[in-house]
Amino acid sequence: MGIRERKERERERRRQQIMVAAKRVFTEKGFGKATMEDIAKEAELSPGTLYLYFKNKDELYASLSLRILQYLTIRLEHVNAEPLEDAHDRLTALKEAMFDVYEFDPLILINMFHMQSSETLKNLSPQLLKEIQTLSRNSLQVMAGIFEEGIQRKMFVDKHPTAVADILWSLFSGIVLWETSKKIINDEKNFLKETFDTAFDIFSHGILRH
Amino acid sequence: MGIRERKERERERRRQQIMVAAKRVFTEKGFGKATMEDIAKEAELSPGTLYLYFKNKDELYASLSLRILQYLTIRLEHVNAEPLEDAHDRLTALKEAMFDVYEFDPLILINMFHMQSSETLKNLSPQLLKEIQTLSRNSLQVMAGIFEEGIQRKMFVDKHPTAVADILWSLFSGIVLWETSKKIINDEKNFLKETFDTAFDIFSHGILRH
Amino acid sequence: MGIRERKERERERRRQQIMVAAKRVFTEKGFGKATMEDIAKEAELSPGTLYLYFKNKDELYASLSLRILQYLTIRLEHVNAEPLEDAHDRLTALKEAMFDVYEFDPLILINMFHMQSSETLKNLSPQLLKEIQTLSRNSLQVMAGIFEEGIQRKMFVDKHPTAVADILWSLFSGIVLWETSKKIINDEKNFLKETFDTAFDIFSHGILRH
Amino acid sequence: MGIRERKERERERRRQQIMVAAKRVFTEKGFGKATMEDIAKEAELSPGTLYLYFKNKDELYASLSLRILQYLTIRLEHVNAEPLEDAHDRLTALKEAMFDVYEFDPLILINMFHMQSSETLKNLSPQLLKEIQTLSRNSLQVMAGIFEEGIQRKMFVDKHPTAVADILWSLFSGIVLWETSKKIINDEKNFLKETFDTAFDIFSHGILRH
DNA sequence: GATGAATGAGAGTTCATTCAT
DNA sequence: TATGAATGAACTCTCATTCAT
Repeated sequence: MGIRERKERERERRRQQIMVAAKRVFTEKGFGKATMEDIAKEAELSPGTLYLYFKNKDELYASLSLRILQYLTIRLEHVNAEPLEDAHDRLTALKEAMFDVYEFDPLILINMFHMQSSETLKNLSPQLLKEIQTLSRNSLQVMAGIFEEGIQRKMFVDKHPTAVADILWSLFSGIVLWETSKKIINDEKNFLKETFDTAFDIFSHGILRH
Repeated sequence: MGIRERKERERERRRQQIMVAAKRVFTEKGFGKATMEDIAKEAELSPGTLYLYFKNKDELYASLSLRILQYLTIRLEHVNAEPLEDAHDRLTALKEAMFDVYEFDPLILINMFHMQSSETLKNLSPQLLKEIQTLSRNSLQVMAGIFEEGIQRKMFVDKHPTAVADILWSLFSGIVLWETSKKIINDEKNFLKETFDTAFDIFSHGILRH
Repeated sequence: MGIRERKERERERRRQQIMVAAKRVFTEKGFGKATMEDIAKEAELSPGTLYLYFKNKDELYASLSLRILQYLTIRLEHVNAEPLEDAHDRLTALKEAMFDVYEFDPLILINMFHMQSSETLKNLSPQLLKEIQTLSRNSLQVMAGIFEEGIQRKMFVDKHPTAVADILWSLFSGIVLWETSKKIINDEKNFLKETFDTAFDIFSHGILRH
Repeated sequence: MGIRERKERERERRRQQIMVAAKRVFTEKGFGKATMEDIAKEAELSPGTLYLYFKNKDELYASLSLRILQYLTIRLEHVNAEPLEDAHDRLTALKEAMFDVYEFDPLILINMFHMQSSETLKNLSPQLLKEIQTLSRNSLQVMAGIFEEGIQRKMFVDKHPTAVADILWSLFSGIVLWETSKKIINDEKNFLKETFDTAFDIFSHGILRH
């Protein structure tokens, strides 16, 4: 391994270290209240160091989104790679992939939403934004592919596959968001796989032909 | 009408005026970047005045959530009040109610999510928090009631009604969130009733017995 | 006096108060080392208040230049207004005007130089920049006018009046700069009117026909 | 040449390399905005290396002044070395020397002014400060010598030679400063030898007896 | 000697909040 | 009740400087 390569790897490790810390702080304090100093402290680094790896606060947060999208993409590709006979099995695999993503970082969607403000967008490097866009389009296309296959096999009801993918993604996001909200506002018990299972049940039942 | 009562009404009018302005500013600038001065300007009031009606910024934003929950509650009660024979019709009425809520304030869920941070919660008066909790429980119970009815009539599949209500609400929230995100990040076309219709189609299809 | 007018006057007073403080701090600490907090403390205001009156640090400093140019303009107009028979007298009046400007704010030229950096220029409002440009052009034109008159009367040697004005201004600036430098570096005695007198003597001698 | 001496020469070469880079960066970015990293990059060295050759940033900049003073000193000695009959020719030679200095580094005076702040002075090693003081005194004395000679020969008007030297130096500095300012603020054409010629014309005319 | 990643103090600036009017 | 100028704590971000390699 060349010295250059090792350095690059070292650099990536640091980036991950910072992102892990950022995720933790963000989860605890919420978006607006988390400061760069909090994150630096959590990562056991100095504030200045954060800026060696991320252009600014917004870009650090956006990178969290990118990270989760990368994870999702990999998981989805696995789903697609397996030669499954049954479209129903595909749905189950899809559900599991999404649940994994949730466990990887429950706050993914909140993160992603933060990027909506056009003020925030201005602070992102075009390159990062592009990557996020590409990955999120990609993921949805993979999902849409699964639905298309099911429709062609006459196993799924005839809906526009892209729309169905959007809806599944929305359902997933919505559950995460809502369960998180409930947890804090109503101080109820945590997000349950159960809710997700039920939701998927209904969804599957809803798109399968009978 | 007593003088006290008139004053109270006047006070309420002002509160609404401020909330309308806040909603507008928030929609335009995004959550983190909207300042109290922006809101004051939009409401044609001075910053100081805002604090005569809202304890602080967090409470002002939380009040927006309360407002939308109140609207939702009223709409749901109307749905329930109508003596509908068919559970399927109920679902349709429910869909329409939720779409109205969306049109009343598309950013409701983002608003509501903002309250998740425990830091924010500390800034809210217990009374306001209580009201929000009560109203949101209420709404979900009304929804759950509709599903329970459907289940008892053997029209809906047998799922826990509360869970189903949660899921519908999540689906709704998720769509709003996701469509808004897409609009900004991918610069795609705006949220469409169509998406919502399709989602509801699938959902209905998913919970109806066949 | 209307309430609006009184407020405007009050506002101007505050601006002056801040500029006086800024001048003092700048003189003592030098440009780069003077902080906004220093200035705020000197003005017995809070840092935030400074930003109610000046957009940013660069603009505050640029305003100091504007102020001195305004003073110079007034003084030059007085010189021109007096019906002097003799071009030589005009020169003397000019000298005195410039010396007054020096006494009003010895650091004028350093201030003005600070604006050279294009980075700094970017931070200035176009309006302020325009005002500074206009005033400095104006002043030089008035000076040039004096020289032109002298040349037409065959009292001065035949040089381009604008160039001569530039040179006089340069001489003046240079002396201020150099004497200030000497004072600090060599710890010598302060700037002397004497130096200025001698310089002006030579200059006058140099442009007068013999 | 001993090994010690060779090392010393090597060290001096590096210092020059850094100073050349510093001059370039400073010219481009302006004083306040140029960073040590910029300079390191321009010199194709690492930031840390700069500190092996210069105690700190202020001292690096002060060294630039020292460098130009050294150049000026050499040039002036040449002027004095030539056995010129005519004091007027001496003046011309002087003018050329100063113009060379300007071409060597137009920003010299700005550099030199930077040292005025007492805060900056604190950061300089006494030795460096001493060298600068000595050299600048020296240069002025050489100039003064030229004037003294002219006065003794009854070619120049009878002014204090040191004061005349100061004034010439001020005139020179002022022109550089002012032409640079004009270029940036008014976006006018660049510093012209012409201005300098005219200025020197007037100056010469002013000190020559008629 | 040279590096350059890391530091951390401190800068400019913002903005929720207060309070004299 | 309404104001809005003033506050000042807290923020993000910069950069001269250090030090382990």
